[in-house]
Amino acid sequence: MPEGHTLHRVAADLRRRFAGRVVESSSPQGRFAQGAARVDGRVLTDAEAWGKHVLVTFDGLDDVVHVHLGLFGGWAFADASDEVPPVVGQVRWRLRGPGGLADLRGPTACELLSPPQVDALLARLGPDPLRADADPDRAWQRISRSRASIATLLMDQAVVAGVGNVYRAEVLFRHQVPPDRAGRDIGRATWDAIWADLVVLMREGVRTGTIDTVRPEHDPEAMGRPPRDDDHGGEVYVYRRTGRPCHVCGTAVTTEVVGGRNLFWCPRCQSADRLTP
DNA sequence: GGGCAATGTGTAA
DNA sequence: TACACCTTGCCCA
Repeated sequence: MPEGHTLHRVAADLRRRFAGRVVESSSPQGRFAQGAARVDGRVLTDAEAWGKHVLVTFDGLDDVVHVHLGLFGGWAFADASDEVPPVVGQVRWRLRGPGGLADLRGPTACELLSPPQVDALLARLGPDPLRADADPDRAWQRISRSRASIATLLMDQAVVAGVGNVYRAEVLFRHQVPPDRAGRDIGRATWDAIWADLVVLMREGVRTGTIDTVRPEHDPEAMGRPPRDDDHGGEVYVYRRTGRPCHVCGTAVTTEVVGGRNLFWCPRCQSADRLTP
């Protein structure tokens, strides 16, 4: 269940459990057998997230393990005191150490990268709202010149790294931006507000592990509507709420497949005449 | 037990 | 635009 906040949590968990310690590394499933063997018995030195990518480094090895979860991948952690879980299903990579255990399942990418390959990977990522060194102006340079819709641009990892389908829908709702508005028609002030909001929302996501975007004054429970009518773990305005009433105006939330992904928005709160570029 | 959707990305046409 | 890939869980019979 990966948007950027999930991967920053994963990186932090890997650091907390394994950094500075020797790890046992294996690939129960076998598809990462060679890579797992290369790092087995080494000291794990760091784990860091860049957008939706996680990079894990080891002492005495220039190559880096690169993990990308894709749509279905996931990490499962267990404490050292817990019983070692049997290898169930398809565990691509298992790490064990004094800090516990980590199982990786279903990733799109789990591979060793050379330093130039890592450079190339990072070079094609836009700024990540969760990184202190991120420069939102880099994203603005792309957005302000693009005829593509802001909904498409927010999902483009070369424009902004770490935003996924939930944050994109929610942040556009929070700023009353019609999803089909072209990037170049967004306006600097609106972009600055969207970026600042992404920083706040995604940091909160790292802290809690869920995506909660509804402001207290729109809390559906407080407004007499059933809470938590979604299954992704947090309270949201529009994501996967097709046909249900908007928490602000009551209009039915709309959905449409755009670029192969489901896009959700409120046709009233995010109608074109509500936003001046 | 089958069918399907899912917070993603890359390639080819 | 289509599809290929990775895996799980939930819904339905």
